[in-house]
Amino acid sequence: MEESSKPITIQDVALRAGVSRATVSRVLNSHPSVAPDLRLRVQEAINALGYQPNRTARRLRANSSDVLGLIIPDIQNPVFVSVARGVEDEAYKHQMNVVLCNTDDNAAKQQAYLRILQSEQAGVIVAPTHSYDGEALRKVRDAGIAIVLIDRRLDDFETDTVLVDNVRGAALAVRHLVELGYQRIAMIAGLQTLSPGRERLEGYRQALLAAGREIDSELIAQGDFREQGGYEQMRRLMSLPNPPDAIFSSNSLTSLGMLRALRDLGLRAPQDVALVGFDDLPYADYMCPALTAVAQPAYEIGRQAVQLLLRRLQEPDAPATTITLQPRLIVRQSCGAALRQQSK
Amino acid sequence: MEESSKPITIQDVALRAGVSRATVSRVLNSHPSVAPDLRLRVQEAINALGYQPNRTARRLRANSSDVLGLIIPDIQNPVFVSVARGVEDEAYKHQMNVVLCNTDDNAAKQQAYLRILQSEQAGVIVAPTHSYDGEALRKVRDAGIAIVLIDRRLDDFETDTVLVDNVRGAALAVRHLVELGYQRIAMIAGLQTLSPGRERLEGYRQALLAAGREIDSELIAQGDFREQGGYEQMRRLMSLPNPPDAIFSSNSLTSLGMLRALRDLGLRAPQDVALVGFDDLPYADYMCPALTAVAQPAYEIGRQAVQLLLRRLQEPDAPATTITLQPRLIVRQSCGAALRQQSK
DNA sequence: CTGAAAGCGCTTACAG
DNA sequence: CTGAAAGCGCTTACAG
Repeated sequence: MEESSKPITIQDVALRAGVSRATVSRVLNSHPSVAPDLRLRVQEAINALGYQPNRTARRLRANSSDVLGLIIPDIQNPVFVSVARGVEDEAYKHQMNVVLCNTDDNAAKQQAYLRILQSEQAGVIVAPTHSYDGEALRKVRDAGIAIVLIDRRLDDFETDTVLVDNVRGAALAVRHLVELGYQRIAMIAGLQTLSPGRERLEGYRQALLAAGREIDSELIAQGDFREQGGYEQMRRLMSLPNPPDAIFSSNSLTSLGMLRALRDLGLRAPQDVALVGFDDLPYADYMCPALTAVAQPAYEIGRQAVQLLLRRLQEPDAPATTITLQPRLIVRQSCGAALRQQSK
Repeated sequence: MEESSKPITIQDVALRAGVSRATVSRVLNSHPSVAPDLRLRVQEAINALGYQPNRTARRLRANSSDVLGLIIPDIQNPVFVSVARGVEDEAYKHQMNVVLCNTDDNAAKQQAYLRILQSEQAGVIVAPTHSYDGEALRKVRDAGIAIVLIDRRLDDFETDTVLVDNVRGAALAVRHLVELGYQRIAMIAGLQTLSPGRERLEGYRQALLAAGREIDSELIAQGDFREQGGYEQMRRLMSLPNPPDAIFSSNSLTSLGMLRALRDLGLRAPQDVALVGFDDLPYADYMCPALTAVAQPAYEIGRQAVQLLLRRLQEPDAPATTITLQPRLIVRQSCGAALRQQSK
């Protein structure tokens, strides 16, 4: 029975239903002004033939982008996994397709993806690689592409943005450590070229100052948001003449490095040093030590970003909106809350 | 200086370079027969205007799909994260875009995504939701869409496939437990509607029989590849009059449920019961207990799947190829290898 | 080596 | 309410 490998087109449907292609198109797009009987005939023809409108043609003609690009550093980073899931679920609801792009925080790769997405006419959700990516993104937007920023601020580019309150999140963590009575609270900071790196450090400072503590620059280690950086800085901190009694790490990869160093040094948390991380790890409950962490609402970031993008596609000239979501502290063992509680 | 919001088209380039659109197109596609001087003029015009060819138009006309759909159960499952990364990296090399789709193992959702991808003319890489999804997929292929299966076999649909040797992987794990001297080795099996579920169970059987053991059906618990199933079956197994001294779990989610049950029961691994899981967890080294696991080469599965897809697009009528990759056992603490070693 | 022209599969003013 | 026709931005035989 089968023979043709040619896909079925709107023309085939029109022929079978005995109407024009225009009418089929109107039925497809549920245009109100189609006579009920014609509508029925067309529907039947569509079903009988198993017709699927060609999206490429539709996009070209209607100039409507139902494609959405998600540019993130790395899908292997748990935060971005959740963001991606949120984006995908929300996009699916609105019948949009998500194109996934990993930059590895490499500006050239980001540029390449932006080019592709631009020529795809796709809306773009991006966690930019550097604070000074604004210029590249502006060019893309000037070409008529809607852009939503997530996770990171840009120096000189204003657009719809979904952020997390990093200052508050970091302060939450550090205040918790202060309240537990730790005296020498260190931080392994993240890249200062990215706003989360700067803001989390700022939160650390604010929380200490608010508690009447002084900032000891010796206790601020400069990490790089990667595991190796976390590992090295943890070792450095613990080999100080007067090492910290608590450490706040700036993201999940840094936390992993920190945990590896902990093990290599033969130390235990919270007994030898208390640990709190920014970013929750998916299996934190099963880790030793179970890591106390500041959790971002990552799935929600993804959802909100899609919603902003959709609004922007509707109203290209609306003023730029920034949504700031609140992180929360999840207390587990590594901070020593349980231990301290007992000894009171 | 800026004013137009109209995107730049091939026509604009042709005008500026003083050639026809055909010539611009030829330069774009590095067609050999273009005079060097024209080629240069066109290149200059392209650069000067910052022209990006419209991919939608190109796709429509050339009928070439540079879009690739990846249909997986859940991007939050670590195995599929790695698969996705492999797919994305390999696709990027070949300048293809990856559209990501999560089905949550829901056949209706899979169907919806297949429809979209079909109307997108995209090649598809899919981990199907059920063994009997063959019919739905056949229809898609008959519409001219290239399909590569990953992770799971289909009952009645032959196509390019990338699999892992589940039988061997499971046998590897169970043989390891046998060699460590465990006597009552249980398994929390996975969904028997999916080939990995059946094959991993088969590997368990084979390894036991090869060791001269009998199969005790009491020790085969029926899980569902989800955390809750792992949790419940673990509790059930441990409450047997004569509980197992070792348990093999059928995937990463099952392992997590198992670990949660372990904790709730106040037991320790490997002291109270030894554990080995199929699927490696990303932070297994930091977990308590550190889980011994059979690791799939997930990133490689993704890469190979893309390569099969590309070959298929080149030669639509080539015979179907199945690639089987080997998993490997990563020994950590939960199996008790270190403990047993010492006591010898 | 190059251009004029047709056409990929749709949508949408424009008439009627 | 419906159809004929133009056109979205490209590519590719077909002539020359």
